Amino acid sequence: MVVTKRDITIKDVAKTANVSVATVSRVINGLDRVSEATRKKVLKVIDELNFVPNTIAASMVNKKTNMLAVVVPEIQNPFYTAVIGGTVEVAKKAGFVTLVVSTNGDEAEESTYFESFLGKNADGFILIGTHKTADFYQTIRKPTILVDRYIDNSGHDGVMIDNYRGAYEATKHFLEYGHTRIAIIDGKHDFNDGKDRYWGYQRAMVEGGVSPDPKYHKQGSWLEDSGYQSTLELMQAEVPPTAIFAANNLICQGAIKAIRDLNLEIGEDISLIGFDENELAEFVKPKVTVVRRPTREMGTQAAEMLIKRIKDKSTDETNPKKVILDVELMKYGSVKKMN
Amino acid sequence: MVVTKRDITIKDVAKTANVSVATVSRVINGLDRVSEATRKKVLKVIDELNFVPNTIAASMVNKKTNMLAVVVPEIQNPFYTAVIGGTVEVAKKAGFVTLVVSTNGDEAEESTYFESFLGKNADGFILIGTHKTADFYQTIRKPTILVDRYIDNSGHDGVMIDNYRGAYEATKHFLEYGHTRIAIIDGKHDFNDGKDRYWGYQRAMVEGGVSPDPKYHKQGSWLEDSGYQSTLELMQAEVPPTAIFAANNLICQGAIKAIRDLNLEIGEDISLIGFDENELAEFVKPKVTVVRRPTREMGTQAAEMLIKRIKDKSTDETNPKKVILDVELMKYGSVKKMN
DNA sequence: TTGAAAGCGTTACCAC
DNA sequence: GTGGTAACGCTTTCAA
Repeated sequence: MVVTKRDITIKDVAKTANVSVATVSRVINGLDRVSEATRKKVLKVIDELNFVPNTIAASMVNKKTNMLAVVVPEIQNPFYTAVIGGTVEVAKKAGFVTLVVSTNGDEAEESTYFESFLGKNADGFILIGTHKTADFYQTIRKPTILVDRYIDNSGHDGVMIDNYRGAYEATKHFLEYGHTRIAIIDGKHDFNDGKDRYWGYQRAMVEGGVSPDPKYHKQGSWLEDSGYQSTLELMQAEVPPTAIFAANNLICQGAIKAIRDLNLEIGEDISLIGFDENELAEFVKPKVTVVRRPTREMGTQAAEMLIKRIKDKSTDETNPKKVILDVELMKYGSVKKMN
Repeated sequence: MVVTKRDITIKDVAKTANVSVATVSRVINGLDRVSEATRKKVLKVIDELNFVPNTIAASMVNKKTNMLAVVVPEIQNPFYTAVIGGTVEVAKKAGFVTLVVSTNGDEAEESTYFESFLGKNADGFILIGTHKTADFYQTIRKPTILVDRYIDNSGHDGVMIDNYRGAYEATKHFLEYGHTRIAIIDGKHDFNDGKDRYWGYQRAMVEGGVSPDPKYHKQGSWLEDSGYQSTLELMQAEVPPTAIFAANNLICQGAIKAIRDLNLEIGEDISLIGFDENELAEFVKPKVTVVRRPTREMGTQAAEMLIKRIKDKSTDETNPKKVILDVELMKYGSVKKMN
């Protein structure tokens, strides 16, 4: 009863159109010289039979699947979602489809799924990696872009932001407004992104002539709950800080909730700066000052670089390119002037 | 210098292991009888050569790519993200990888990308479709699950929630608390989900002996800004409603922001119920009562059903299965008692 | 237990 | 302009 999509092959088309498969292939791919008459004839048959070319078979001969693979730690964190969104958008415009998987931040999982994508012959990879050393990345011989977390000597391109500067600017902003009891809430320093934020904070403090008090460094898990707990602890200490730098989006959300639950006023009882925009930071009054990074753009950038690499057939090991996107301190009024 | 992944084929392995490709194939796939000695030998070579089987080539002969394709309107809306997340999780456990694309709610785009996935020989599809009529879906001859938006006579399975009941319960809750000026903010009735929510509201109103006032039906775009504007308009009318039902997550967020900007108090000056949980609804005090739906579970359910279909090699046109997941009214205190 | 060879749906080269 | 056919990397009969 219904038109059948698929299971029709190029041979069927050739047969009913009374031409060779070679000819059909030519009209499918457009580029070859074939008389207008046969072209029309073939096109008509393709339409009638509802023929969809098996691009996977084609990929066997031309060594190109037009598939991009994206590997992220966690598929529901808005930051990763934004990166994926940017990638998919650019990919589809360029005729690529996108494979996606999340690793739950587990190295073994990452290896497994990466290999699975390799087996599927993806043309290139965008990795927000979980592996901490270069050797995993070094064995990859296909165009690959490392996003957000960069591993030195990996031999691949990277798209990152200046975490160091972001944290530095935020901390300096506190100092300029007269704060000295400035706390930082972050997570494990497993990757450069988190580590750099911490050291950006450190440097600004020292440069500002304030020696950072370890009591004011709460190192938890990068998750909301950790931000919540750490904020409670900080604010209930004998000498609470006057300012808190929340080193990622989830920690910032946790901090906002904790401050609310303690019945404190942001920008009055406690100053706050977050890293990365988030729904809550934008909602509360005053809005929370944040270090803003171009999340979606990280995905589009990475995809563009990757597709270029693929088209140039250049692997990147010769001269890896590192693109550092700009961060910006968005001052919204959650920092009180103390002087 | 570095171990090479890929470009090594089964032939290379066979050659260096001094066996036939058939034998190598057997050990890769485990299932066949092959002596322990040769097995070990082959395995060793595979490891040394860092051989990753080309599963795409394999798929040509066994007609199975182990790829699932997910098509959503918008890749960054938390609802779709949750569905994708659930799907990916189930898929990878079952050995499938996931292709993802967003259509921007455009029928032509949907057709294009669907066809692209078809050409890639995906084994099955999960669609949050944009097409409004059955014919598009009817031509699909591969296992397919329609999620959230169901199209009758599509010939495919569906995973949905009871939008009608959700809206009905929400409205009834308002009525029971003595409200009569109950507004609803929704978007276009292009699909069953939105339409059902409206009619659930209608029925509850009528059953409650209140004839719905068209002034209190704001039909905008399903986006946050629309929810914001509609709320402003409603509350600035001569006779504002005492209760608002925000028919999706984004509209609800917009409503919350508008209420905040009008300096009104939720649950006091205006009662509010949302559809779908969201960050803001959970943050404000009192929390906003919402119709909760199991978003992530919709994805896992769909993936499980799909994989079962694929394994059974059953297309679904014979007896489509509709799974309706439960919604629940989470009463958090944003509805004032008027009687 | 192992190997040879056909075949999966394409493309691309080489003839005509 | 068009057709025949080898080749892509694998699986799976069929024989040995």
